[in-house]
Amino acid sequence: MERDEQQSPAVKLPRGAKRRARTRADLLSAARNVFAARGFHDATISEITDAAGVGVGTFYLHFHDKDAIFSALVEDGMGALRGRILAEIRAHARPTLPVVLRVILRAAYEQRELFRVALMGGIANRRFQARDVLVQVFAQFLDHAPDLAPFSADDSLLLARLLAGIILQSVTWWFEQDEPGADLMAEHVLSVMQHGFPAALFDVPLPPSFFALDELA
Amino acid sequence: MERDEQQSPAVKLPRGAKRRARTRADLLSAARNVFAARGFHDATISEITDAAGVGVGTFYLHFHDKDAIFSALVEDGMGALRGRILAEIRAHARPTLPVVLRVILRAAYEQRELFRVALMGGIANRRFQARDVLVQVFAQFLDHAPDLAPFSADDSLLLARLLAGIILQSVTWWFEQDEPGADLMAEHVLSVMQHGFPAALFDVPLPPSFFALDELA
Amino acid sequence: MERDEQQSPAVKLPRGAKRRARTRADLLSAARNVFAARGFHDATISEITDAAGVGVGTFYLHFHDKDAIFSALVEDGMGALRGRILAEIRAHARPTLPVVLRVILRAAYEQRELFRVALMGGIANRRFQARDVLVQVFAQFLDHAPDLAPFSADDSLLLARLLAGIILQSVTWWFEQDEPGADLMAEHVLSVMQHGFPAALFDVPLPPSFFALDELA
Amino acid sequence: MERDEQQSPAVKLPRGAKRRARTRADLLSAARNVFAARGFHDATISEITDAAGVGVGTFYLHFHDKDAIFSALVEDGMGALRGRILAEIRAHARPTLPVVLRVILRAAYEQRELFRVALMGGIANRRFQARDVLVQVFAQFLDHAPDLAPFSADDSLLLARLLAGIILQSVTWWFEQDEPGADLMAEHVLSVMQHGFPAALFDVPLPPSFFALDELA
DNA sequence: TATGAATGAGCGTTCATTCAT
DNA sequence: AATGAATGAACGCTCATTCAT
Repeated sequence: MERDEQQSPAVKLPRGAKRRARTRADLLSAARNVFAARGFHDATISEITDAAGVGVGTFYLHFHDKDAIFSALVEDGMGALRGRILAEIRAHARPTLPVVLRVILRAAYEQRELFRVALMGGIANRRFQARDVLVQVFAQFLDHAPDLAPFSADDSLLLARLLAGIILQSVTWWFEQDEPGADLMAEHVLSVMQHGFPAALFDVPLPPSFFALDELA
Repeated sequence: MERDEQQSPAVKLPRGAKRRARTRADLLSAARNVFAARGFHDATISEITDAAGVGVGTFYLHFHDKDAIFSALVEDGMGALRGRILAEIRAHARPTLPVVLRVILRAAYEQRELFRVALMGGIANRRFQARDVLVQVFAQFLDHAPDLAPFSADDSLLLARLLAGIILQSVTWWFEQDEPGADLMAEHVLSVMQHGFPAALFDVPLPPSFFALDELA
Repeated sequence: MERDEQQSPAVKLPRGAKRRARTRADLLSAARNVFAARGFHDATISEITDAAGVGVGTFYLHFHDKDAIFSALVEDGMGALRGRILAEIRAHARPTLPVVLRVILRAAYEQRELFRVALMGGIANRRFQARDVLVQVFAQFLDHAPDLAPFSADDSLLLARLLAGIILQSVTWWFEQDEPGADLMAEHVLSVMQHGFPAALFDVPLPPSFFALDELA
Repeated sequence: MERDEQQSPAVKLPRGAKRRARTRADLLSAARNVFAARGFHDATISEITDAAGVGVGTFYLHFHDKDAIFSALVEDGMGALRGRILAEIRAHARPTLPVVLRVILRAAYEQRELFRVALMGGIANRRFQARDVLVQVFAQFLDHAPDLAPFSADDSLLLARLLAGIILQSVTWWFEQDEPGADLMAEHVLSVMQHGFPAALFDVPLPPSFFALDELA
């Protein structure tokens, strides 16, 4: 993209490549909407091509199959997000977990549609991709922390998963609601991550009404 | 549907009723295995009936459609689990969150296969059922806590979701590993819920090596 | 212990097996017509199922794919033919080549439609099946002949192919014409096989008119 | 624009005509390889254009459709072969059947790839083109033979087919093996055409082992 | 009640053909 | 003339569901 643009105004090899790229982008965009709305399995190729305003056959000119566009969508999208996140993190002198978390949540908030696709996605394994990216980030912090007390180093992967579980709920929360936004959410999340949930929570007993309620159902 | 006609103390349902119940149970059991192994969408009715040792047509004598057996599976399973959990909770004089959590995790550990089905299940919405049960329990505690500081009462649903996120990760952790078991897991979970994650985590900066690594990929 | 065939006139396990067998036969019969008329590649499954008066899905209950029904058709058909031929040959005290040839040609004449399917069939390799059966029969005779002069034993496979070539033309001849029938055809074929083609054929020069004709075209 | 510049005596076709002819030749050559390797139906236009190193659209500048290039291939190829054969025949003072056969087999041996295409070709009818050319040649000889004893003139077309059947097997033999070459093959073929197959063949009975073998299968 | 053969709408996918550049 | 992105009809095939037995 940033390589030699010839002096001549004509660009490099737009032999129809521009059209092709445009169609591919249309397909990806259409696929994002369709996958988000209907999930991987219930989405059909022709829903996607209809939404993109192209013929069915065109789909296969750009993607090998349904799996491929899903992967491209998630991978491209997550790749871009990752790039953006890394760039922002690099801007900080000391990128601590709170900083990183704020950046991640801001990015995730803006791309909640992408996360919806990734997390509702079809094949089970793929659904864990988003989680695993988070896990890797947390693992970095855990591995470099001088002391994990009261946990041992062996617990770091599990801790990373629990941390990811909190973020994942923040993101899925945004599937239904826009509030609180990224920054307030980050504050909440950081609060519980650092100090735990309100202490009162652990003292009150479950009210007998809970059982009463249940009896009815 | 299964109303008790308790004329006679023990069994009273004559004819093929016992046989019918047996077939239904076979189908549910077969469905659990098949759904766990292949997911909702990729599972076929005949896989289930084959595994159950009955004819395809028999399936429709017991369940209206594929969705119905999935729901029945999750609902029956979760219902039974819920019953067991409630019973255990009731045995406690003061069922506080730590107590409840231990009970829940113990039950979930034993029924991890059921959770796998519920959480990997096909139709997106259904995947949240398991989450929502947890959310409801946490909401109970949150609603009865005298003070949520530093959060407000308005945050209680969000907090419930974040708590559920942690539990959900414990359960999915067990999809791949059996260790730590339910009790140790409960201790870990309670620790982070009450006191937060290790403080050191929030001070260390992300090492530059993180970016270096990324550049390669 | 052999399964008990009840005294009762009812046959073994006609649980719907009769219906099934009937449908399969219908499909095979329909496929024979369709393949004969349109060739393997141009035949479609729904042409076959329409002709058989069943639904498309039914096809796949009986055959794994298009290849499978073609093979079944040719193999079943050829197998039956082979059985019939062997039975007839066995009836002879001394089944010499002339005898065998007559039997083969009679069978082929009656089943010319089957040969049309086999020989026009789609995948190239399969087209040679019919030829190879003939080759094997001829190879038997060649291998047991005391003397192949003026040929050597090494030539026996080639000779078998040349013999088969003659038979194959007899059979394809019948794709367009019914005359001469099997017996007269056998006489002709045996005549050229035993004594060669009319001697005069090898003396006359090609008339100049041949070239003249060609110039026009 | 400089039209017909016939400076050089040979070339007369100006502008892109040479280029055009070259592209057409490339397509034909590519098509021969592709058709030979994959058969008519399984060959795709883009395989051909890829192999020819031109764009798909270019194909339709030169041939009306897939059938057209197949026909052109077989017709051009066979036409060229025919020309070569005729030229060689004309060189003989008395081109008798043995002479003609040798010429034909030599040509066929060299062009076995073309025959593979023609004989494995897609649409059934076209597969008989090669055969029919042979039949026409033999018909010439048969029509000019003074005496067809023990056959009648009415049998001449059938005899031509039987003769063609032998040649066809020689050619298909070469699809798998290169030996014997054209000249030795011609000798063998002429031997059986003139004198028939080894006499011993018609006396030996089919050995009982033949049946035994069959029983196993 | 249980069966499993039959169904057919609907899917993913291919590829000969067109046409704007 | 040459290109190759785009097209869409048509195919093979699957599988949830029905129904005669």
